[in-house]
Amino acid sequence: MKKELHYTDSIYYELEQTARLMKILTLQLFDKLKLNITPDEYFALDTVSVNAGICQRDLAKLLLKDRANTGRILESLEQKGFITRFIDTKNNRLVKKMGITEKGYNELELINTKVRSHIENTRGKITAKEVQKVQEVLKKFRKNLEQMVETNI
Amino acid sequence: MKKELHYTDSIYYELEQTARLMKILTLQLFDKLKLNITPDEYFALDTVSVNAGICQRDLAKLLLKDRANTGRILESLEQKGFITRFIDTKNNRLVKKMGITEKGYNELELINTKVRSHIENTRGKITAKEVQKVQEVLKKFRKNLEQMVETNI
DNA sequence: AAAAATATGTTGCATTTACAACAATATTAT
DNA sequence: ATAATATTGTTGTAAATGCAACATATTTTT
Repeated sequence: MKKELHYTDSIYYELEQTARLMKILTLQLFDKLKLNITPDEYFALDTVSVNAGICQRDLAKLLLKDRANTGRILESLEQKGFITRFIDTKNNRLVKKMGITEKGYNELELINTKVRSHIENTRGKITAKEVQKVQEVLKKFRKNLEQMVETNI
Repeated sequence: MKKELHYTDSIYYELEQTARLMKILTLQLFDKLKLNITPDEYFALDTVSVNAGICQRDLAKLLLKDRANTGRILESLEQKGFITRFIDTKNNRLVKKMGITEKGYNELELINTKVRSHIENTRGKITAKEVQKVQEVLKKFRKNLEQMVETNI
């Protein structure tokens, strides 16, 4: 009975648990800092800020959320005045594109300064080099998975 | 504007997305194979099989699920006859301990044989050494996170 | 040209999940 | 000894999430 065959000794366990813990920690941090934005909204806002003019579906693919959820997150960000949405075309099709507003950019910077130091702490004694290596392998892993999964976004 | 500062370039993005894709793929695989057990139940069953006599809360901590959900998963596994649950004491306190049944063990082996080859494929061109290294770093990372988070399980 | 298929976004629903409150018991503090 | 606190498990509820169906418009097929 080899050790690696069991769930709690597998890389999937480490992946899932680490991701889940990270999510919980981020949620608790956002709660403690009394930010008027959720982590998911923050991630979306940041991603929009570096992908000006992206349409909803492409953003959904980046965030790996379904279109329904992505739409709701954007609805919230728009109501808070952090992004603007406008109808445009992509490949001759009507799409909703978006961009970050001045207010949104300020909010993003504000959160960055508040959150960054806390995030750095999560690394603990892991070196930057190790982080980079892990990130690199995970990316390969992810790309591989993307080809196997029916994402349906 | 450094690249690493953005969400989609961060290790948290890779972690979350890889874990999510893995989850979706596993779900699709279980669905395709028409297994009469969910991935979560499978993980729980496997974990019980190597931790005979574990109590619910300790299992919840291992699986990083709350007690309520863990209880429901175990309820389902018990109804299917894959585990048995019995009252016992731990530190003078009444707890519900559990163990895998013969039927559960057979089911576990059956799923293992069906699932293993598919799971192997997910690794793609990533070497076993790389996987091991990533797993090792993630474990360090996870342990670090565990100390920072209020798990409340 | 009509029909079928595709792309995009929204709405409604059903499942999952997390969280809080409770019940029962045991330990610790006053 | 009584009260407060802690441990374990269950139940109920609210929020998150995903999925299927729909609406609209465009492209492709027949």
